[in-house]
Amino acid sequence: MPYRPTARTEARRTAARERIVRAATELVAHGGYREAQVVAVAQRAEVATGTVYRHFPQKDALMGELVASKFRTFADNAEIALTVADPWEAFSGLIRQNAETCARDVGIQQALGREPGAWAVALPELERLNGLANELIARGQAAGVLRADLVVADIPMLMCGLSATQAVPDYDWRRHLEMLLDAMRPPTR
Amino acid sequence: MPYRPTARTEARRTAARERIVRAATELVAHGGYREAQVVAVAQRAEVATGTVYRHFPQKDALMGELVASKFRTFADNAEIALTVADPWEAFSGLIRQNAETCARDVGIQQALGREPGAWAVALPELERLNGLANELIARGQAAGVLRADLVVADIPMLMCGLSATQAVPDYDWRRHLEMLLDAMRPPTR
Amino acid sequence: MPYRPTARTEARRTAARERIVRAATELVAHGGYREAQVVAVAQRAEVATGTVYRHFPQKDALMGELVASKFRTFADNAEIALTVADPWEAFSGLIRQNAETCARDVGIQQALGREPGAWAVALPELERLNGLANELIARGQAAGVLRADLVVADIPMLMCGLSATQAVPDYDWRRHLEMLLDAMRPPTR
Amino acid sequence: MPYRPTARTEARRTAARERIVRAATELVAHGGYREAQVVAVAQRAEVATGTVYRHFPQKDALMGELVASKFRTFADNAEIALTVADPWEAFSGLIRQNAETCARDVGIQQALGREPGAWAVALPELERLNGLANELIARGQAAGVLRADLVVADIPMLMCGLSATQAVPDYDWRRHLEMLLDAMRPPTR
DNA sequence: AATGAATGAGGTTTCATTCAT
DNA sequence: AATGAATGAAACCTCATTCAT
Repeated sequence: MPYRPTARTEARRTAARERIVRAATELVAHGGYREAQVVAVAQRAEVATGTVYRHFPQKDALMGELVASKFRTFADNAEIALTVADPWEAFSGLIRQNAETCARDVGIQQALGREPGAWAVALPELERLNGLANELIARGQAAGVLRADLVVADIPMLMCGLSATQAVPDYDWRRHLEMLLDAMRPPTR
Repeated sequence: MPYRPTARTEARRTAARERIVRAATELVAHGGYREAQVVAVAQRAEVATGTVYRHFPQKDALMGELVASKFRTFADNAEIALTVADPWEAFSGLIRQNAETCARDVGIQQALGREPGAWAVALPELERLNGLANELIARGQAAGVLRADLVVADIPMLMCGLSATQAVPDYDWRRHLEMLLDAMRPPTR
Repeated sequence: MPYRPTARTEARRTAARERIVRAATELVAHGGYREAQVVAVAQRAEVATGTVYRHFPQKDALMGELVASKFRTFADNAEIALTVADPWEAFSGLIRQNAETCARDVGIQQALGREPGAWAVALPELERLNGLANELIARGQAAGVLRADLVVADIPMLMCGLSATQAVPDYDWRRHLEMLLDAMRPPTR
Repeated sequence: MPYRPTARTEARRTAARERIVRAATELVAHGGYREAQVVAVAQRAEVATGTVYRHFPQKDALMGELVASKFRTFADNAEIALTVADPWEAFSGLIRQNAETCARDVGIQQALGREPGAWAVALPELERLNGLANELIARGQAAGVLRADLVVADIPMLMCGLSATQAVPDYDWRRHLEMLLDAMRPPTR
């Protein structure tokens, strides 16, 4: 008899996918790429390994999804930021918001830097994010609150240190963030 | 008659060790921790795997040596920087010098972030480096050319983006570096 | 619809495990610990190495299982022996029965003597066996057919020679066994 | 110029050989075949690995020498025992004397059971020992103090348990030895 | 002859991926 | 579709043996 996906079946499938992504996120955040073995992800998500592979054809696709999902969040935040009138408030508010995420997640950086596949998967999300960020940067530069030579690629590179933050005890990443924001303002000398 | 290792024998052993470290450095710089498999390192160094293990009891010890060696170079540069009279020139000159190294080496960051063993091996070198950097920072702060709240731990976190630089084509890391230096100056607003 | 392992699936898994244990037993019996390399065991069991590790997390766990399984057989025999009315028949019958196993198996002794891990895994089985053997010994001593100073630890030490038996051609291990039984009787001089 | 071994050179060579054998004996006694790696033996003997190989072409030859040396000691003891008038005193005295050695040496048994090469090397010594032991057995049987069916091969098999003795804490190997001696006397039932 | 660094085959173990059920 | 045991390539590491000095 032909297979007919019911609404209930579909819902379960979606839920499984979400559990898998959440499990992978948590494992990567805790122990990096190493700890996020497919079997470990499956166990934490309470599905079988085969099910992970049904949703993501290779491990890289899953890691890419992690990155993509982060990019999606950042982009969603960026869209909200674009509704803020003050250009500096809009830009710096977004950075502050996203910094919190970075500071909590040791591993995403690794996952990114590691598997070239991850970037490929997340490319569309990255482009959307970059488009929105460019818009915010342009506004800030027009208002004279951002360096004229700031480009969108600078942002991940500046913020990449925040991810390493957890390893250093008693390190105040909020102070570090203020330094980063200062770096993005127009230089005064 | 007892055997005495000749100068030449010693030299050969040292050469082997250096070839191993160089091979590992190159592989890590190119493809990160992943690509630096012990067999690959051995092949590139033109030694047998056993020889790698004779010089470094575990892979982590080799990775640690890579980090340590980088720290040593940084610290040596710092010592020279301490002889420069102008505090800002001394500090920024050192950062510029070391930035070059970081921009060329994708993998060292990874090796650092990855295996806890690597840090342990490189601890003495790190402490020496931190001591010297603290000295330079203190001078800069006394002269009012560095932020009062700058701490030594900020530096690797700021510079960590430079290592990711190679992945983005046409990215001008020297411009990025100037931003970083601006971030370390006293804020004017 | 949730997956339920069928009886057949389970049976296959059990069969794999049993083939692995059998293969290991045969290899150890033939050539000792040395010959029982994980790859060799896997090949003889017609499974992949990974399957061996799925059932036994380390090689020692497999070796431990071999020992445990032998202890289990001995203990099962001991339980039957406890139903025999005559104390000497009960005790000596058990010894004779187990001697046969020892005489055929060169390697188990080695596996035992070698890796401390093996003992640890087999401890519960050993304790059960010792308990039953103590009971048989107590009965025999009460009936005056066993030495008053015989302890359970004497038995493996006496029988350990039986395992070496195969190496000597034309050696009659059954005669040797009779000597051992004589050693356990009360001395008459 | 042709090489001329001086008396002094010869003496040093002999001393080195003895140190190697002693080192190997100690290591095997402590941790079995596993612990007696060639490098470890060399270190303990304070010679280079190459020197070990100059005296013993393969590791097996060294292990064989260990066994041979033990056999030599046993045979020397046997020769003295042959001068004792009372057949039982002669025989049992020898066994008691050699038991002490076995009880102290966990590993020699292993070395024997393990590498077939070891037996080959020690064969001449074994034959001498067996010849002497046969003589003692024959006397004992003639005097009626030893089982008529006792053969020389029984002895190592009976005594093999003594070597395992150290592993069991609080085990009284001297009591165990008395059991063994009882096993060799003529049975009374 | 002695030295000990170098060799490399071979062992154990891991983990992404497949596939029968 | 979901399950999870099975797969096997590939990683790390060990250690008997060789050989230039």
